[in-house]
Amino acid sequence: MSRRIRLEDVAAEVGLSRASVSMVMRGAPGPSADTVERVLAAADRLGYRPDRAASALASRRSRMIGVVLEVRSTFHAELAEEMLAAADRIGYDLLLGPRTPHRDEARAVESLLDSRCEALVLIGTEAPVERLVALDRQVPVVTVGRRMPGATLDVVRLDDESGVSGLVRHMVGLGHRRIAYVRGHDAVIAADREAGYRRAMSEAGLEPHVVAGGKDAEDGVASARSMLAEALPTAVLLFNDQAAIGFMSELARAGVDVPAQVSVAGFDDSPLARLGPVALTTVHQDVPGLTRHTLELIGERLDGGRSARREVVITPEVVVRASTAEVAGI
Amino acid sequence: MSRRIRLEDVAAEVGLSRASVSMVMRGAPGPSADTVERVLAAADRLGYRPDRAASALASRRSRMIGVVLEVRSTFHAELAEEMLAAADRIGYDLLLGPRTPHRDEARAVESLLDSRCEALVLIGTEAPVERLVALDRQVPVVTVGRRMPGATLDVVRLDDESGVSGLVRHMVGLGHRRIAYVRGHDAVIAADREAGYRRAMSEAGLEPHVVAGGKDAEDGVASARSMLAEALPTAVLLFNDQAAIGFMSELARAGVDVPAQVSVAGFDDSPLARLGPVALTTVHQDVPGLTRHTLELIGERLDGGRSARREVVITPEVVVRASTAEVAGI
DNA sequence: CATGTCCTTTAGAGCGCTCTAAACTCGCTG
DNA sequence: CAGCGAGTTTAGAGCGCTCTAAAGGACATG
Repeated sequence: MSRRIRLEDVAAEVGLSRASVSMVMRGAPGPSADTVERVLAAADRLGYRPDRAASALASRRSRMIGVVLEVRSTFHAELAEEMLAAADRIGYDLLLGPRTPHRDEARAVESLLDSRCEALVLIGTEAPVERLVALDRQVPVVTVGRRMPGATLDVVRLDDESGVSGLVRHMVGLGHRRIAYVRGHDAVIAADREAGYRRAMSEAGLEPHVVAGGKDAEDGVASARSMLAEALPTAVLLFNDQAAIGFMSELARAGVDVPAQVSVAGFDDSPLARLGPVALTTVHQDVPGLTRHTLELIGERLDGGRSARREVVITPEVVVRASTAEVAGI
Repeated sequence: MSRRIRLEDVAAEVGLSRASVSMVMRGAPGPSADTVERVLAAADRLGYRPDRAASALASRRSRMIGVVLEVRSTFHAELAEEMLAAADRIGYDLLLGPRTPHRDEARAVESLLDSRCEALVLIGTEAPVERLVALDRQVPVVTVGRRMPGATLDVVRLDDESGVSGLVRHMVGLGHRRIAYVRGHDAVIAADREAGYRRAMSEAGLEPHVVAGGKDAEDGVASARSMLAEALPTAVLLFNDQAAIGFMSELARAGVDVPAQVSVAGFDDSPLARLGPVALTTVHQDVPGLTRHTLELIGERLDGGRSARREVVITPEVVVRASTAEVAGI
């Protein structure tokens, strides 16, 4: 374990001051072409890597963006991967702040702030709006995926309502009339998706049928159990893919064929939904689009001087897979 | 955006020196009970949070452990979640270094080292052993999931060989005779798993049948295509769950029923395998066990003064789900 | 009352880097 | 040939914290 190479070591190697080497390493203007070349060569030779902590301390900038996510969610993971590349392009690094059952969102945020993140991206946040507004006063915050009613916050999200409406129209097009909606527990997203369902049902002249549910696979299983105990509709929309997958698995266990007997759809187009054996009809989340807009918003606030809050809404698309089919006996 | 609260602000608030406040915040011995109380109250009142960069710089310790993972993998994500809690228990914080198609392992490692991580956990690393040995000279490294032949490195892993042997015995117990193995591309893990297959087949007096494959779902799809073109065995083991899922989805598309016509098994017991519609028989990775041993090894090297390298091997268990059944026409 | 001991607190010198202001070099110009 | 300005380089003061050595206080002792 030899001592770590410092800026000073490189400076000594090329016979220049620390300041010059620092400028070269940062790509700051000033040093002559010859100096740049010699310094880079020496840095490379010695295996020098700038110390991020020291640099952050001295420059009062960490060039880091914190991302709070549920690392378990493949959809969040996909977003994070994409953001990693996008952040790199605008010269920032990403710091992941995982949210888990044992580490709530507040904790994740604190940890990211302790690390001096300059901006925060909250994927699928469940925190109360007031807290987010307060947080946004400390550091630019972009929330991804949830509408923030009444708050001036940067938001990038899908039009949840129109996404679910699209699914309903898809089901209606397949001849379904008895289409149920299993809602999530989230105050905002669940309400928006449900609204989309109700709107489309009413436009189709159909009677809405909404039941309580949740966002996890187990919630889907529970929904399936209670529906099996009563009457099964011919089509069921669930809050998201996770729940839909749980729902399908319980139907399978009960010997109900999807899509022959019941058509099922989710929301998110998570990688899970794309798996062959699952093949779930769902609403596609445009990951590259969400990513691009998110980092654009951050860039504008960090380097562009914007202070007014913006909301970007992406119109989603329905992805039809094998979990939906024409209603039986048409 | 008000200025961030510093140690000095807290010191001024309670009328003590920075040093005293620092000791209290770190829980270092010295300050009297009364001082501790007053300082903590003031810190809380002002909303003070220590600056990690400054602290790392001054103490020459970051108390951070870097974890390189494939964030897309639900199995890796599960491990990371578990490690987060375990690290917390021994007073460390975790820094995730995602490896993606656009950001290779070396890059992830560099970034973690730039952030002054004191130790590295490499989940499912694919780097050459020599590079890992060199890295281990800079900072304690624990590799999770892969045997490191001939290298003195800390390793925590499953006994891959016995895991696959177990699967073969399970298939044999179901009456299967024509059991194929689709191997992965990895030099070490793939070899170990294949060896387990060959050993168990030979013990059962059966003829081994190994075909090339890979670790992704697409690889599984490809394997299924080529097998469908030739003769289909009654049981197929694949390198991991991802590949097995791809394999199953292609069989489904071709109208081949799993498990009625072909039994399929994977490896990893990733959350995907547990999904109802997938219900894949596989080899269980003991996530809490892997985590516990990994952090134990790190603790020993960072705080326990151990220098000799250790290897922990966990004997895995076969998890039987709906993708395997008795061979048809027994 | 000087002295010693234990318990608390503090001064102050960094940690490795950034950044501003000032200094230096050199070729030109008047 | 003094003076100037553009192009380079550097001294040095931090950034917010830690940590060692030393100072300060309180109390008991001879």
